[in-house]
Amino acid sequence: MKLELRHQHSWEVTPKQAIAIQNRLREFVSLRDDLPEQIRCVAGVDVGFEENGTVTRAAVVNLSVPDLLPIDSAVARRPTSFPYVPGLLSFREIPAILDALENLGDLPDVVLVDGQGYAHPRRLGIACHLGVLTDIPTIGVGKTRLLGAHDDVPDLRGAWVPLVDRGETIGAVLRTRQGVKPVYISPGHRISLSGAVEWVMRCTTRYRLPETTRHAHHLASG
DNA sequence: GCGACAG
DNA sequence: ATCTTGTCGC
Repeated sequence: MKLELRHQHSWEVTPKQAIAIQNRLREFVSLRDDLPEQIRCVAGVDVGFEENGTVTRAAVVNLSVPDLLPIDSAVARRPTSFPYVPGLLSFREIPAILDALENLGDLPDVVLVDGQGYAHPRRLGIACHLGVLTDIPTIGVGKTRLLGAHDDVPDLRGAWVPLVDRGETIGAVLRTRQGVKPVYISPGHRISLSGAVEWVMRCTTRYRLPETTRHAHHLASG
């Protein structure tokens, strides 16, 4: 299916140009809850690498709501064209993710992305970037921290503490299950922090990571 | 100048 | 991310 982008920019850029693009796109991020009336499916996206890292492989999986059963999926491969640079992850992974989204039957109502959203030096982590380009509501789900400070999280499913940077709350450190390391949640686009936390909990059943992420990771890794 | 640093 | 076996614990 054809995917219409709200914004267009080159992906063949230098790190300095990438930062300029992030500073331009950050103005379009919306942190207000603005999800569809009826939410039919939630998607998970993840990226893996093949051939010594020279090939990028992105996977998207649509899960039904609220039962979380996989109803559709797509995979896309393309040559890796940008190195891993902390803070510039989207320039390495989004091109392949957009390819995968185009191979999907129906676009998801909300997407959970591997990595940070608003919890980013310029407030435009990969989840925000993908959301602004596609205008689809997105949520950032990181396994580790990129930025910000936080207190200890109570060891209880659903407990969370704010992630703070320069005096601003940029995300939440959420315990999705008791006895596991917490995950780093932050709004991507068209959703609030509390809304993001609710959706991540809604998508997490028996493991540390959301079912969306787990299915996508499975497809992105082989 | 010295660390920190999503995937 | 990826390279990789065993091992500790519920």
